[in-house]
Amino acid sequence: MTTEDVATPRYLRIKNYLLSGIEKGRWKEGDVVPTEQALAQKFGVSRMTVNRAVNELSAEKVLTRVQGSGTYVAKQKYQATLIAIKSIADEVRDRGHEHSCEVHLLEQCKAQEPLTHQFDVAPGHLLFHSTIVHFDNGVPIQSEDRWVNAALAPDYMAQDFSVKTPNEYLMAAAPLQGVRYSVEAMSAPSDIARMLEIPEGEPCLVLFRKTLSQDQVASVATMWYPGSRYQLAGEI
Amino acid sequence: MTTEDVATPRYLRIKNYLLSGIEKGRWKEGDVVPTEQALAQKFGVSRMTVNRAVNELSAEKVLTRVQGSGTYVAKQKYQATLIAIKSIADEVRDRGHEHSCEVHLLEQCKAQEPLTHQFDVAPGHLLFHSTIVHFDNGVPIQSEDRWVNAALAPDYMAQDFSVKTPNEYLMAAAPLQGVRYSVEAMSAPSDIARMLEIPEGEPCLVLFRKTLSQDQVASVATMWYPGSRYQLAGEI
DNA sequence: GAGTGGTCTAGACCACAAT
DNA sequence: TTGTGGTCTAGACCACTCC
Repeated sequence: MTTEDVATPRYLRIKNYLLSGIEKGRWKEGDVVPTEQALAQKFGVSRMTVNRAVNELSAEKVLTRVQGSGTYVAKQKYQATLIAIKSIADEVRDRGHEHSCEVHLLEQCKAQEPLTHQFDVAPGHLLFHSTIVHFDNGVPIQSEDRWVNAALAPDYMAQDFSVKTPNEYLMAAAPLQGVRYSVEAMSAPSDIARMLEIPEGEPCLVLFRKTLSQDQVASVATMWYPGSRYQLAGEI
Repeated sequence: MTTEDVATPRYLRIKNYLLSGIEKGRWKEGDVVPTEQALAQKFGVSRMTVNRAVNELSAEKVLTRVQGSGTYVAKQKYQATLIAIKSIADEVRDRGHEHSCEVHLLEQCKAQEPLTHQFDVAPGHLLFHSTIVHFDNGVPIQSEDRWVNAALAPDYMAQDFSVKTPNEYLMAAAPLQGVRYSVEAMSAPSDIARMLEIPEGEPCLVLFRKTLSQDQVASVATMWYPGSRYQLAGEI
């Protein structure tokens, strides 16, 4: 009956239609989106199919439905959750301070043993590698050593990280699917101590983070924070 | 047609049926749950209704569906989120190790300056105070210094913490509403070092946690973990 | 009362897994 | 080949909001 069936299911096409409409600003927070009726007509599907699409978006907190009234674009929520995503530059700026950074290393290389395993790619797969130190009002607060999957972020080497941090670039380049992280406390080895301008052996928070995108590992990063100058916090 | 319509929707009844079955252990991780057909018959509803129930549980990651095969109870996810809630005793036991603990201090006292502010109570409000060290196979992995709001956990002093950790008792006594936490890295002062059996000055993870219940502060805890023996991890 | 979402049905065809 | 889930329909009745 329909023109093409094998492709994406219709309820997904409707979800995508609504999502992209929201993304493009056609409907903004609090706006009413078309009724089930209207969407059913527009897409030539039954109301149940539209209902599924809209209900799922509602479960995902993209839309809010009010019986008898209509369906609205939900308020933004944003990542209260964690350690994991926020950009260090934003954090510094939120505090009203000035962010800057120094690129110590930027190179590309072929994946070898420990990294092929981390990224779950074949040996020889192209990776980018960077080491960057971030400053808050000129005081070093984070040293970031990062490996990036070139397949997902091909322009990584061309970035100006003083404008957009690696994290910010990656968020834009490859939509974030998930994050794994761990935190531990370690003594600063000499190279880290030098970069962070702290005595060797000073306790540091070490955050190890792996980000996933499109079912692949997008990046693997190890971040050192001087214990005396930084603290991770959150709320549930 | 049906006996009662106003009550809970049928798809919800089916969800609850499956959820309670999983909770009671009728179906365990990896088990197959009844097919859509079977559930539709059992509840006397159409397959679409069952489909909705099961799909929603699947979206909530309680079930896993495999086309052509069946519907299974998903692997436990638990606490992907955080640092914040899990019982240290469970963590140790999950690892297959033996948990034990030593109570170094257990007292009650009246709230004074810094604590009245932390708890947002009047001076003189009754608080309990405990210091406990937790062991994994006899190796100290956490020192926990905790203040507890007596109004929310009146039996705190009577607990046997080797059976139920403070955290576990509090979770049971006062339903958790929210958590605030922060993590930092610090050098172990002498008293902490002694309790954790590590050299003074060794880097430690310090987790500060405040739990809320019934719109009040239920407890405030400071936990020290030897950096060499512990790591916080999570996933989103 | 008109319009919205909330729920439900009794079929149907398909893709996929197990056999 | 059989049984499972994945999707879809063209209706239906209800509860609710808003005019």
